[in-house]
Amino acid sequence: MDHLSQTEENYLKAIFKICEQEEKAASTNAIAGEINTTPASVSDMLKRLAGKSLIHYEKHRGVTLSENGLQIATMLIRKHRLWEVFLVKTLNFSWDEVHEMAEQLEHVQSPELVERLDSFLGHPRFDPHGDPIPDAAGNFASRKQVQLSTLAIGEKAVVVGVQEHSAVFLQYLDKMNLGLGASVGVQEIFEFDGSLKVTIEGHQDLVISSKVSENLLVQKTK
Amino acid sequence: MDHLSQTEENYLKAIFKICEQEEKAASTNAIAGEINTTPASVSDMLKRLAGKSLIHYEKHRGVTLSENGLQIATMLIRKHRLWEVFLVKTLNFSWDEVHEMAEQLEHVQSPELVERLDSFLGHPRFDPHGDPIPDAAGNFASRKQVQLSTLAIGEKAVVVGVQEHSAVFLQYLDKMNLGLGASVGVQEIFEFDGSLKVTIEGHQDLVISSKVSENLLVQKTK
DNA sequence: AAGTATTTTTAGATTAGTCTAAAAATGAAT
DNA sequence: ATTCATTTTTAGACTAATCTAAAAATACTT
Repeated sequence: MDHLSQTEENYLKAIFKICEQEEKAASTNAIAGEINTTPASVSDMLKRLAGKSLIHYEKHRGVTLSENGLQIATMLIRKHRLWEVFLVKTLNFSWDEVHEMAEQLEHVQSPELVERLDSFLGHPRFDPHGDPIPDAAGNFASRKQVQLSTLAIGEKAVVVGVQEHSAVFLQYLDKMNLGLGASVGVQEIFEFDGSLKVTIEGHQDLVISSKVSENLLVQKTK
Repeated sequence: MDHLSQTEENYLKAIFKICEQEEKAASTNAIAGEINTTPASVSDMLKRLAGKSLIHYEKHRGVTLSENGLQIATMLIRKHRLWEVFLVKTLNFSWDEVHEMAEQLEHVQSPELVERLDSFLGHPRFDPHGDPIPDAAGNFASRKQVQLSTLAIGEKAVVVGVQEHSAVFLQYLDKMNLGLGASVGVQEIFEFDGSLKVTIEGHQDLVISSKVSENLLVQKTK
């Protein structure tokens, strides 16, 4: 088995992402949406990937990754997230600039390169967005994190991740001092629209929309 | 003009390399040899590249890079060589291991990434094989270097580059203490086969074949 | 200058990946 | 269970890049 094309790799990543979020088989439509292509193209590709035993595929039933496919997808995520750490920590990019570059770097084929990079970076366990970096064996670190929106009044927590990765959202968080590591407390919840008034350690209190609080992942403190 | 495919980029690099070596237009055959494809495929591609004004092409006449094509090829070389420095200096690979990886990394599209990498590395002017790294404007540093084989008996010099980049050659040089920076002196020249007896500062004297001395670039000292 | 050898180009096919439009399968709703 | 809407698959066509084999152009040799 020689190595996959970038296109094939992107399909595996998309399938991984969908299965992870939805906790079930990925539909043709969902994959098309994720990859920005047509369902017809996806159907075609699914046949090819099934032919290489990278996915489990029965017509009209959606697909899941095979053990092999899962392994490859996991390594792509490992590479992507390690490169993101490199770009932010070593080259001083900000967290909202690195996605596109990592998207390309993740396709560089060299297992040795990944391991050297990992060790140069000090074996980081989370990327600049707080997403866990699978280790060389493919294991993801896990954390007891929840959406900020699930906290009750008076609870305190530390921002450890985001669910939405768009540059605009990340820039908004920077501006509001809500980046990774920010210590926040819920002061008030407005029933009307689900917005929250939060305290931010070292900064001014702030009202954030439910859309923001649902996309912020935190770890409760105390 | 959106950006080029990796294939197109590889053709531009090949044409650059041939024109540089031969000092004239690159022939279809030479390009096919460099890229490991058939002359027919090259002919096809030349039409496409000419269509994008990346090369000057008249049938049966060979090709040269247009200003545009030259700019792109130069930036590819810049990226390739910077990544090689990164791999050797930062990730501690040896000079015979980095070519393949750099070959992939050079296709990552992000001008900002190149500049950040360059500055992280301290604006190196030569790569791990002694090849000059073009600056952001595309200018190559130049040096008065000659093949070791051109020295007369008694002359001394420092190894600054190689003309052959194969892993076996580079490993041979490592083993013989003839890596970049080695101080050598020509002690004896054997007419019979053109081999040389050289002194190497800090190491034992050594006889090297003409093939080796022709592929070693040195800068005369004193 | 003619004829042979070499190089280059064309012609025609192939593969990966994509698309649109149409057909088939599935799911939902009465 | 039949209809309607949605999802998925097929059919057929297109582009980029490649190949082999044949044709055309150039270069070499005497």
